[in-house]
Order: sequence, then structure tokens, then C-alpha cells
Amino acid sequence: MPQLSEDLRFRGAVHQMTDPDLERRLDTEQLTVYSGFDPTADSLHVGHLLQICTLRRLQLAGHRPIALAGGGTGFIGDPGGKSEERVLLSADELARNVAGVRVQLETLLDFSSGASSAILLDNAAWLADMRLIPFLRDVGKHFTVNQMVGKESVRARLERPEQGISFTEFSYMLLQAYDFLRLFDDHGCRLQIGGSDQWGNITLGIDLIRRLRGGEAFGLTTPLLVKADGGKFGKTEQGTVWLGRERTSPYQLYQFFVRSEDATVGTHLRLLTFLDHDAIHALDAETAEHPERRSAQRALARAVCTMVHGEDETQRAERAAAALFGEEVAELDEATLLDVFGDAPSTVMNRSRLGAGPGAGGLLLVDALSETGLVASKSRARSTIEQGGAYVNNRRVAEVDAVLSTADLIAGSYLVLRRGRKDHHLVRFG
RNA sequence: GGGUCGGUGCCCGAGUGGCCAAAGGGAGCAGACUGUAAAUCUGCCGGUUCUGCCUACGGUGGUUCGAAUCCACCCCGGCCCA
Repeated sequence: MPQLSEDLRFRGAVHQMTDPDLERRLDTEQLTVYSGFDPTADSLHVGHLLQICTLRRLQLAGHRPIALAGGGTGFIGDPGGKSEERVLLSADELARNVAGVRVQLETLLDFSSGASSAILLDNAAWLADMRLIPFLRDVGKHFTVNQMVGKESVRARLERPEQGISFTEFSYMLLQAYDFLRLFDDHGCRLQIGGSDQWGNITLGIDLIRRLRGGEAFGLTTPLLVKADGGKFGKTEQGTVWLGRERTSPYQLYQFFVRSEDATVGTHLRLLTFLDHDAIHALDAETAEHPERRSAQRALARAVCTMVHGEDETQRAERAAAALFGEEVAELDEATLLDVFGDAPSTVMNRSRLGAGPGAGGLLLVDALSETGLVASKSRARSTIEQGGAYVNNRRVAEVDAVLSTADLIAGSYLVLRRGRKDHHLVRFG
């Protein structure tokens, strides 16, 4: 096992560090390190994965991670990265979100590893009942608006006069700095990690600790995950890719990573998995020589899916993918279909809607496509068919007025609809 | 509170009485090419019972044969003044 600093370097996991000496400390001391997760939804998404993986990496090297749910800061909203003012969450929504995020963090970090066991906290514990006057006196006094205005997150909003920034969001960074102070006091936490956009907020906390306690604290930021074209990582046409299975099924999560671009699999493999250096080098080579095998993509998908949903779900996802992308869907047996049905996008429809055979009338393909949600509307369904993007059992159907009948069923009651290259939907007729 | 500028489709943004479901760009979708990749090219890109009808240009009313475009009031945001 290489030294932690060396491993982080190999993976390209560090964007910036507040102190060059931090590397040495990471290798020789035990630190308590925290990262915050604001509960903007009731589930984390793949964008949070890097922070979680980094915490875990530090944990595996003997450090103690603190995952901080932002039950308090979530009321405010981080202006960073946002081009416009946030809509505030209600207390109910926030409570639900915190609960959801907590559960996920609990499964992603190790809470039973002795001295390096993870700690899960919610900053609502100290922020919710914070009193304004003492806060302004004790914390606010240590910051100048001058430096706050200079922060990237704020400046972006200041430079867009039509958007502006409310005082509420402007205050966010002070609360985050205060969080760090509290964790320093209560848990001896001396390192905060975050995405590169968190740099300003992190250094503010470090300053506060130095001024108020004379203590030394550190910050480490990770690079931003992006697509090859610079676009946001973690968004697909269906929206955000979530870690919660109610929002994004294990199959969909798996698929998201299988479709990774060649140009980014390598870096993602390094940042989001715990594969050792040799394995990663081997996959790099494989991608270079046989990109069509997608070995690196599959390894990445397997690793992430296993971390988030476990080995069993990953195997299901793999089986489902193999079945749906296989050449002969029509040959599949019922057991396989049932298995796929549970994981891939699927719908149950009433059998009576099907015609008895070819030409006997029945369910219009257009309706089937739109009702399963494969396309947004009937108009879209029509244009998809006309453009040659509609498939029944992986066979292209280009007639707009195509009708589905019992003759199309696989194993007596299944139908695989597909739109375009990769979007499958399984329909069971019961 | 006063003045002023603005609020257009998923996003940015043009449009200032009919030719507007609304230029252009981005995103997205489909096809070709591939490898469940990227790039490129082509087509699509409000809904629908589709040569029509419905819904839509912050909201509500109004003027008009006809409004995203004009008027009134209201809501929201920027800037300036108090």
C-alpha cells in the first residue's frame, strides 16, 4: 500500500492544499477531517461521490472522517456555483432531506473501524438555535466584508446585476467557517475537504480558527469532475444521477458509468474507485488498445454501483445490461426477463390491450412509447418512429401506425421497447 | 417611497400591432458513422383527435377585426435617488 500522499497524487485527487506540509502530515499523523453535505434533496447524487470517496480514502489510511449534514446551512443555501438566488426549503423538506442524506452517508462510510470510525453530525445541532447578536460579535467581527466580497462565489453573483445575492446567502460562508470552528473545538478536526469551489469557504474557516483559537487547520480541495466537453458531470437527459435507488435505479446508475466517455474514464476510475494503481494502469492500456470493449467503463460502473448499492444489485444490473443489449432479445427466457424487469425501467400493462395477432388491431406503438415514458409525448413518439429511432424487441419499427399484438410477445408476456441506441423499457403484459 | 430599465419557449436571447408556436445560439432527441465513447454531418425540438384545434411570451383586466407587441393596475428583479 503506497503512502496516502503518493496515492492522492497518483489519482489526481488534490486540486489545492492550503499548506504544502499537509502531505507530510497526512502520511505521518492521524487527522480528523470533515466534509459538508448540504441536503438540497433527499438523496445525494453522483456529484457527491468524489467527496465521499476522498473521505473514505483518508479513512482507509487511518484518519477519522466526519460527514457533516447541513441541516442548518441547508436553510440558507450556498451561493457557490449558483447563478441565481435559491428558493428556500421549508423546515419539513429540509428535515426529510437530512434524514435521507444521513442514511446514505451511513452506508458509504465505515462507522466501526476503531480510532478511525466515521462520525456523522448535523450542523443544525449548533446552527439552528444560534443567536444573532452573539454570532455577529464573536464570529462576524473577524471577517471583513471586503474579503467576503472578493470570494469567487459572491463575485460571480455581484457581476450579474440582474441576479444579485441576498444577505442570507452572502452569510453562508460565515456559517461554514463557524462549522469548522465547532468541529475543531468539539472533535479536534483540523482538515476540511471539498470541491475546488469550496476553497474560499474553507480558508475562511481556517482563518477563524487561527484568530479565535490560535489553532492550525488545513484545507484540501478536489478537482471538479467534468465531461470531456467541460459540461457538468452527473447530469443526463433524465436529469441528475442520484445515489438513492428510488430516484435512480441501480441499473440506471450502472448504465450512467458504463457510458462514460473514453476521455474521462481514466480520471473517474482514479477518483471514484479504490482499485489499485496496477489495475488502473491495466485498464488505461485496455482502453487505449481496445476501446470498444469498454473494460474501464465496466470496471468503473461495477465499482461505483457496488459501493452504492452492493454486490448483488451490481450483478443484477450487469445481467440486465447484458440481456437488453444482447443481440437476440427475443430469445430471452422468462427467468432472465423477470430479473431484468425488476431492475431496468419497466411497466406493467393490461394484456387485453394487445391485439390477437398481426393485423388484428390493438395497442399503438405510439401509445406504448409515450405511456412508458420512453418519450415525452405522442408527437415525440411519432417523430421518433419516423426518424427510425423506435425498436420493438431490438428490431426497428418505422411505421408510425404500427400496432403491437400478442405475436410480438417474448416468453408469452414481455415486450422490450427501445428508443434510440440505448434507452430500453421492458413491458410486461399481465 | 420616487425615477428608470427589465421579466419571452429547458437555458441564453431576438422580436415592439397581423407574414409569430415566436429569429439565433446552447442544451436535448433521432439518424448516419461507431464501441451503450467522442468528434462530425443531417433532421427534429409546446400539445393534440394534425392542412385544423388548444396552450404559450410575469399576472389580471382593457383597447383592437386582430396583441408577445398598445393601455391600466398588480407581482418580481436590477440600477439610481430618498
